[in-house]
Amino acid sequence: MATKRLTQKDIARLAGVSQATVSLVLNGSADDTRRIPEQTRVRIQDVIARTGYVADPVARRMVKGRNDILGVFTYEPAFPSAQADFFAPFLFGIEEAAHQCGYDLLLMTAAARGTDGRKKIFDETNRLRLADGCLVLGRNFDREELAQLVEGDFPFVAVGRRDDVGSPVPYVGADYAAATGELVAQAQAHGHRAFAYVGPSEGAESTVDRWRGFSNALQPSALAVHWPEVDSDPQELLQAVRDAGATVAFFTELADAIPFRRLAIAEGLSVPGDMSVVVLGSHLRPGETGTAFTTYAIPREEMGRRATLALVDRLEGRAGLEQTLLSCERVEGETLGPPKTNE
Amino acid sequence: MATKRLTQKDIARLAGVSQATVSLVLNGSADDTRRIPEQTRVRIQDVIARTGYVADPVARRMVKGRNDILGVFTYEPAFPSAQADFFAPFLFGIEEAAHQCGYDLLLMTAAARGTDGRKKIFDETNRLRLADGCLVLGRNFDREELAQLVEGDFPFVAVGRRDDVGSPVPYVGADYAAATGELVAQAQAHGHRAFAYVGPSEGAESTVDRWRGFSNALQPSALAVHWPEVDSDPQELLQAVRDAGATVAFFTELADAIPFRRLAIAEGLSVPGDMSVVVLGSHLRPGETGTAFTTYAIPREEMGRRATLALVDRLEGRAGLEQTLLSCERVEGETLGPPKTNE
DNA sequence: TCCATGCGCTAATACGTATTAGTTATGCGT
DNA sequence: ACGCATAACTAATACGTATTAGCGCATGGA
Repeated sequence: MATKRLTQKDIARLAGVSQATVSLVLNGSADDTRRIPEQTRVRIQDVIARTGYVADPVARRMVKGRNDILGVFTYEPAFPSAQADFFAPFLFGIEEAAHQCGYDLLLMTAAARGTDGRKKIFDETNRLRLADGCLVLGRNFDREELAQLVEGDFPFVAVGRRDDVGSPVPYVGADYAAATGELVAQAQAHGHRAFAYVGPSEGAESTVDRWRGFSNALQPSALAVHWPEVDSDPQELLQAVRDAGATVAFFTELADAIPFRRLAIAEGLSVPGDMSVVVLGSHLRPGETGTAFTTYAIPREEMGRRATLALVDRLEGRAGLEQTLLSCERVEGETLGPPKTNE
Repeated sequence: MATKRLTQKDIARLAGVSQATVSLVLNGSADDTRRIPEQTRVRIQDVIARTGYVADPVARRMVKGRNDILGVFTYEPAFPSAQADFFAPFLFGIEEAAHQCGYDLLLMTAAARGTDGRKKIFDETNRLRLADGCLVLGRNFDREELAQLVEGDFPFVAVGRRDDVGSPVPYVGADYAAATGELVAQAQAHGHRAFAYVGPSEGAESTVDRWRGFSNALQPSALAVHWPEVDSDPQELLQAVRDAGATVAFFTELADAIPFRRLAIAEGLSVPGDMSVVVLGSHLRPGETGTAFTTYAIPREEMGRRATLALVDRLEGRAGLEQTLLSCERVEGETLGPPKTNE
């Protein structure tokens, strides 16, 4: 029977006590509880068991100010299949850690969009504060919103490095710069002297970090060509790279590397002999592309896990603002090797 | 500066009005709002904008009784990688539909465990009612808990068919029985006359449905062997199937079919010539196993999507209890064919 | 006999918002 | 000058729980 929802008042009436007593039986301190005689306690527990009453978590949260829920905020919808391979690993890690710590997850991917069409955290329908704290996820996090978040009293941790916005932003990220630098060093060790970089050098932090790692590891003269556009015509791109005399191409996007390699081979080049291809962090499952690209693995699950733990530490007063970079494991692959010497 | 959280009272004080007025400006009906002069409204809006105030969703929910959040309850943790391929598609569908309808998702996989070690919905830390309604997910849903849920006034929809528990359970499931029946028919059309069934016939609804579809489509005499154990020794299993003279084996678990086929081939049998193998619904990505098994695809995303829409319909008073079975698309594969005639 | 003590409970309040039923001031008509 | 309508608000309350202060009663000691 879909009757009205039970409240403590109902339980109290049925047990012949006051609402306060019911509440005390449910969550009084040891002191309080001991002051309620066995008999009364049992009577109340009986009614509760019989009726299947459970306390309303909303009311509870109003009073206690917390409810063991972690919000997960993303700009881009996290799940739609196109994004799934990218986001899912973060969520796996987050869920695992949250579960471990006894928290539930509130997924907020549906916030309203502002007049500029961007999703906003601080809008009137914001449900963020239902949670005790939140994790923020997504590549293109709005700077202003982030600043507002930092400014406010709402605890959060970003998954992925974020630049300071006035104050430092707590995060657990991946060390793209170091990982990229290592790949550059490896290519240099193989004897490469002319590099191509395909992908932007500005924008999101992750983009900047890759570029920084790349250019810091390289003597400037070794950069044969920087092709900032993404998803451009492979033909045109390959032409430019060959014209520049580059023997290795670094890609920020796997989606660009795949047709590039295919076309190179179609044009009679050997990979990696004539043209090495390096991808800067992939999110496709190995084997799914048919090619084992040389790259590094972004520890997405671990990032999620660690960010969650950092947030919980903050919530439970065990730690302050944390900024951590996890290292990326190199994936050897088969697309980076010594250049053929045609001299 | 982590100051105290702003409330409407603060805004009211700053704007020189009462809390009620602030609330009216924020969400008064058109009537109410028109009665507040432009000047006052602007003054209040200014303060709100300046301070970045947002209403506390918890308090809001207390009053309004809803907050556009859908709970997703699973017994098994949904994300840990082992389960990921199974659960993720449901969540993709759910998230997509929820997003579309303007709902956020509360993932509850962390509920406490009862004394029997099982997770419970109705325990004292239950956060279910934070949401407006919920979706329940998972193979081994506790009958008693489900009954309690049906009995209560909390709206929910199950993903996957559920038996009645006193009253009917609203669900959106997949029609395993029909899909299984079709595969049996196809095998029969190929000329198979002796069938093996590897997997249980009792337990969760999905298990029962498969078995029902199987045995309904088959004349009883054609069942050469029913091997109810899962994950048993392939050697022993293959022996039993061959001894029984079966020419086709139906598996409820892909994990059983893989070593079975491998062993059969190792022993010189051709698949499907000497031994056909059919899998009853798979959750691995095609190609990942290296073999294209004949099976059917469980429309997991669609199930999630439809269940979510059904729940939202219920919440918004557009529909009542719904019980829907979606059909599963056949995956031809290469492991079912006509048996070699050795006569 | 009277006060102190402890027991077993309850009244009252806070949490932050939405909403309804007013209340005060102002203008208008007569 | 008086009532009456209307504009522009506000006071009060409800939502369901946790928590604190405290009340009435019985008992014990002086």
